[in-house]
Amino acid sequence: MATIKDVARQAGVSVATVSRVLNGSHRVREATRTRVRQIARELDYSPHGAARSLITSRTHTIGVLLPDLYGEFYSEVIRGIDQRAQREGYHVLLAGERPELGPALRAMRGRVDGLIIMWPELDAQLLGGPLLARVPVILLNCPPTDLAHDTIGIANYDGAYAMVRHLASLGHRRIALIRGAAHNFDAAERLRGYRAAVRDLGLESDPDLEVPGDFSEAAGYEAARALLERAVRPTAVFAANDCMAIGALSAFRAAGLRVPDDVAIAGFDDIPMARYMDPALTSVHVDISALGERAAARLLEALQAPPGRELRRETLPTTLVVRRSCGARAG
Amino acid sequence: MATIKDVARQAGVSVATVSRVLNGSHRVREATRTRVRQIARELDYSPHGAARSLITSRTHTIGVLLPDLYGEFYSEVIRGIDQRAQREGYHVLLAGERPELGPALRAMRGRVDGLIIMWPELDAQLLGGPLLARVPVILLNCPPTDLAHDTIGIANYDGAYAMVRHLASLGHRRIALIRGAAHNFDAAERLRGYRAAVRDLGLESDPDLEVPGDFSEAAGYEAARALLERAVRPTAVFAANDCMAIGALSAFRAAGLRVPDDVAIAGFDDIPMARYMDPALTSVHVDISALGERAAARLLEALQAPPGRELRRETLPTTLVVRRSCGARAG
DNA sequence: TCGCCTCGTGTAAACGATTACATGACACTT
DNA sequence: AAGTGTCATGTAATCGTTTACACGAGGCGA
Repeated sequence: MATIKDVARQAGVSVATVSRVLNGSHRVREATRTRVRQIARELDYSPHGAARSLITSRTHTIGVLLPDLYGEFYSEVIRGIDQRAQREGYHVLLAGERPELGPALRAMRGRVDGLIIMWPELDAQLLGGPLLARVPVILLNCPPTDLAHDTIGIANYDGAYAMVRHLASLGHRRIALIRGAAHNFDAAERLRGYRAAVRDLGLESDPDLEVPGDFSEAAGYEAARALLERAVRPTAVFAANDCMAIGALSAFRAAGLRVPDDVAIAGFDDIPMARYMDPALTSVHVDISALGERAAARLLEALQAPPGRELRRETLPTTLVVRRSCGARAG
Repeated sequence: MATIKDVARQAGVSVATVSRVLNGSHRVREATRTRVRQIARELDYSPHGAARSLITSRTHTIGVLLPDLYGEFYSEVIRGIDQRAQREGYHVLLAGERPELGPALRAMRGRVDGLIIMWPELDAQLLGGPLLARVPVILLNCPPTDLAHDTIGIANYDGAYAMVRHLASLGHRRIALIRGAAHNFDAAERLRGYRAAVRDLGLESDPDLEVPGDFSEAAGYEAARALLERAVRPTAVFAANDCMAIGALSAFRAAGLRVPDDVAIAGFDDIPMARYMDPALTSVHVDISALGERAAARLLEALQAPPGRELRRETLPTTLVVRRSCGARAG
């Protein structure tokens, strides 16, 4: 592999000049410039990334830390991030499936200019230590609590509220919620939105209507079975994500109930699969790849900006997508 | 950020000793070792990746080049790769959505120890140049032609053959194929398998039964509409991937046909969505994340091994998954 | 003609690690 | 007591860049 020295030797100049030509950082005589460029091309020279980032302390890489890579949600986030990063000449270093945040962060040290972290089960103190890493960090879907980082999230509260209002508008008074994972921030917000809507609209409020879940299809199935055993069944079920809605749908169908005639179902996230379900699933649409794009954009911005920026919290809007599973005429 | 020098100074030893302690590369007195470890922990020291890889010329990173990051297929591949890479302490540098292979490869130079490339529309000559990069390369789903690289693919031919045989066993004689993208290797292989089965089983052979497609849902829809206009309609339609099968399904349903009663449908890939379709989609199952895992495993192996290894071609088996869309009793 | 500025280029010091080689202390053999 | 080997550690070169500083050449005003 050709190095800058090889180019310099061939071109009969010093390495400094080669560097200046290739970076355009300084005036160089036209003749020299073209000669260096020519040689560089001939030798198929490209600068050694590690050497460069050692001296400039810029890696041109952004790290992405996800709890998991399974499912359409994460893959869309990554797609959004990569798209934006590429446009600005940045690379994406990926870490998913890591059991712990600390080691994962440590491993990325010195390899990335900034981090996008999505760690839904986030304890604030987890970030205390790694904070020392002096790189900008963007938090995705994390509680905007005492943290000293920019955050981007989605309008969980609003989305859930809107969905409950929609179901209520269809005449439902007894609406169940299949909750998301226990310590998950998104789940908590969706729950909050559900409760607020139930209260504001004067719907039936009953602890029995809130059944636990963990965002998995199996949990949705179980939750639906639990609801079936209630003395008084809900007329509509709102699952905190689409996976659980799908699980619930299977359970209801297995029990001989018709959806939406006997029970209405709605989900959250509007994953691509939602519209292909039978019946097609009413859901709260989230533009997931936009989430990734925004995160990347903000991070890259932070990388340019002077270090002392003010904190920003951003929330991406959600939209209601009405399909057949909730029984509205529209779907 | 603490460097090795800081640790050395605090511990009252030379940087060499610190390095030796942290890498375990050499005997060090017990007392010194614990002291260094202690200081390193206190300072929250972690070695600078770029500096390290400059001298060792190992980045502990594998590059993944994909044509696209959209859809469940690619995300599963990545998941498989990352899973394996992580187990061996490697990172994954991602590049998708790149319009061209050359620049993408160039950008990764010196940043990765090896590459996993999936470039379905692969022209052999594209790899000619970048080959100069002296890193091991594993090709995913690429034609095993004159290339000087290891390849891993899936049993496209066998899978397609098996699917046609299955449809034939259900009594279908007139089976249409919605073809994959024009210059795609997988698509070509699936076509080959289809044709071979049609020939071997003495099914109706008609150029009109092979309609073009490009793996997109829209193409599936269009292809199905085209088939509907044929004088003699096929009784079964085999789409070269699930997306197109889904598109075809919509088209048939829109035309008032019942699936599988009026026409049977089958796909390829068995993406997660397939089982949730209505009717659930018969497909050829491919363990996609395993494909990624194998690729990573092979690459890591190659990184250890002496450079002069023999070439290996590997093909992952596929399995038939029978569901309702093809009308078999099983589903 | 002298001083000074500008321009193009070279020299060499970083960056933060690894590692071959050197060194000094000590123990053991003869 | 001299020679030899082992062990723990330090010294310094090295990886491939970037960049501050130095320097010589030429132009120009005084």
